[in-house]
Amino acid sequence: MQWELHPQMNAKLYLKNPDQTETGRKIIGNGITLLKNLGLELFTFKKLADRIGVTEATVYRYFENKYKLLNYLVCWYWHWMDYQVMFNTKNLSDDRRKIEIAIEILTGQSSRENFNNQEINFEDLHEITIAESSKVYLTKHVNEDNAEEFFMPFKSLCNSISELFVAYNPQYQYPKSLASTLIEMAQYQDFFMNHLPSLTDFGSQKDKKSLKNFLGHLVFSALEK
Amino acid sequence: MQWELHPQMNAKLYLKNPDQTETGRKIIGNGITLLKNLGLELFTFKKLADRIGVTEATVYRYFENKYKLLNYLVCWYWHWMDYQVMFNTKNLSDDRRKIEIAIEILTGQSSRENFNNQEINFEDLHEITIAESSKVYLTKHVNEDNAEEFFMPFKSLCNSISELFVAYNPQYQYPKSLASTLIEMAQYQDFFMNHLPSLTDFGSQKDKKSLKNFLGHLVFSALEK
DNA sequence: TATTATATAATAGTAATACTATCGTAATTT
DNA sequence: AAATTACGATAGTATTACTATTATATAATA
Repeated sequence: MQWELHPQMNAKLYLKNPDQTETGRKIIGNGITLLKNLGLELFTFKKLADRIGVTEATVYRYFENKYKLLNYLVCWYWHWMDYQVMFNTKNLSDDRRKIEIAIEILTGQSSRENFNNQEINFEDLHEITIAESSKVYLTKHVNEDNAEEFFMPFKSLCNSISELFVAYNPQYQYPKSLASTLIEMAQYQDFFMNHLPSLTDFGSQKDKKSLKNFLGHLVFSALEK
Repeated sequence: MQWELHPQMNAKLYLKNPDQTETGRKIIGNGITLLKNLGLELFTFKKLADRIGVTEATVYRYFENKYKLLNYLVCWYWHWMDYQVMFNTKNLSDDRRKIEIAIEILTGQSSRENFNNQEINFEDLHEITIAESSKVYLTKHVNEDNAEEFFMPFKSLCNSISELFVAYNPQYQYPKSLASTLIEMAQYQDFFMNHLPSLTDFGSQKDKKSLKNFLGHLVFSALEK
């Protein structure tokens, strides 16, 4: 059985729902490919429009600017991650195992077969999130964007994970900071491993398992102290 | 006794050494103020040039583009941090205390009186680094920039800190990853605390001491396990 | 069926951004 | 004194990031 899961996206992220037209879905699908290949700085609506055979103005009907499009995609990703963590830890009794599963999901080692979507390539979306996601909040308008609830999916994931920490050790003082640290480091250490390996201890093998082990050690030693 | 410390900057970061002319020093000093106030996205060489009363082309004589200028400033910051850690931990016998001092420096709680410079405002530079520094490596040209050694000061600091970890516990497996985690989290948790407080456990007080305590707990529990 | 409304995208712009090439002047070297 | 170099100003261009208006296709209503 294959489900098409569509997260309920914050309507303020777009001008016109890209889910509901062919052009909109092309913007999402090709936007992911292009963003992954060019990076946010070189990515433009002109290039995207040319690629899908419409004019720039058409893309602007869907999204205010490329930052909003990126934010839309990043929200999709965090929604998906949150869902994955929830789904894969449900009905488990072992609190330690739940955290291990969350770490596997965050480092991109869990299966993704039960989740599929026409236009969204998850591998590419994962790469985009690693390299670009922090740019959605490292801005001068972070407070306004936060008021619009653009960071809800990220916060929600952070909260889900912090709840796993609290279940494992209710005495631990910093569950939220540890959760945001874990999420960010799953991304950054992956980036460092691949591009600035001397900032890590697993740059030579470029092995996601070492990354998982580092994060596991970090989290459990903090929780168990 | 007041020293004017000038780090040896990577000459490939600039076209013309801004240290050696009045205009160059104005570019650095006013660049810091403007970058802090506008953020990288809204910051332009035109605005900077207008502010210091020269033309855009003059600014372009010193730096290829605004990313190189940002990189120059960020390198300055990491150089300074590295120096601070080295200076303040020298000749101490207590390995634990050394790490605590490094954490205080990274979270911006150490005194800065012994280090002064005409055009460089360290408070502003600290803020710029928190909000903008990751943008210098989260690009498509990270590998080329790395080959030019643009990230040397950051790597050097990371290495200095990892050596403190190794001295404290030679058995610990991930000293470099723990060091890069500590450096990044000193920045990110500070940003979260101030702008997305629900991602942390010290958003309500906005207290740097809680941040220091969280990082201390994280680091020592990892090292002591 | 004809008319009206609505949705959609194309055309054709503009202002700002990110540069570059060339020129003139002042200082320095030969 | 002549030549070289350094420096910044002038005046551009291509691209980016949009916006206003117009045209067309589809759907709803009379």
